[in-house]
Amino acid sequence: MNVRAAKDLGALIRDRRNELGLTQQDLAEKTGVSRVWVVALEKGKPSAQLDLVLRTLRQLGLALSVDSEKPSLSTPGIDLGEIIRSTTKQA
Amino acid sequence: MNVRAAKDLGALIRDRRNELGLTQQDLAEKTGVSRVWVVALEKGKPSAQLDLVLRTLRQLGLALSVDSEKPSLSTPGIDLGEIIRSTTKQA
DNA sequence: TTAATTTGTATCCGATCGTTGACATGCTAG
DNA sequence: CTAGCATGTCAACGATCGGATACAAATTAA
Repeated sequence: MNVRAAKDLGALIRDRRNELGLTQQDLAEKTGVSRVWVVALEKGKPSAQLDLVLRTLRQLGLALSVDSEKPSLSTPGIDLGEIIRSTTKQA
Repeated sequence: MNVRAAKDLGALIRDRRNELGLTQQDLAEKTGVSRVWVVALEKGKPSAQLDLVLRTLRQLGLALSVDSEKPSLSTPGIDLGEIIRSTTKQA
């Protein structure tokens, strides 16, 4: 999922944490931060520090990536799902 | 590209800035941060604040995304480039 | 209902952020 | 060579972070 602002990341982290059945306390301990900080992060703290965010994501099995903002539009009308489906019968 | 640590992001940003022919000063002004901060970021500052990083990436035409760390391996042996090439003759 | 757990806030405080300004280095024209 | 520009580093300084602690509100279990 694309992250435009800190709020996006917060929502993402909260959802993922719930998927894994972790409490904020659990996540805080695994990550090595305070529970209060996790609360703030999930609320969309814009001033959260990069390394703490990265450590948090790692504990959630999430990875961060950076891509060009214009994905070259990949030529309209191509359905990757369909193509892969029609070329993966042998597997 | 995948970002595992702050250093990765720093290198990425530096490369992108050079691609665009921007000086650190240019980038700093466009982003609204100090040049010293840009220097530190490119050096891999782990304590850089999230919103400043996001603003910087935006100025470079880069986007941040979060994905599951195990991308399901996408079935080995599929060459997307070849497939797209062979199904895009009509364009 | 009560009790236990989880989550949200508030306050204080040491540590650290990012800015400003200055100075040094390296590099490339002129 | 000198100028000019880009970059790296340092030392303040005010602003803010994240931690610790405490307590309230919300949620869940019994």
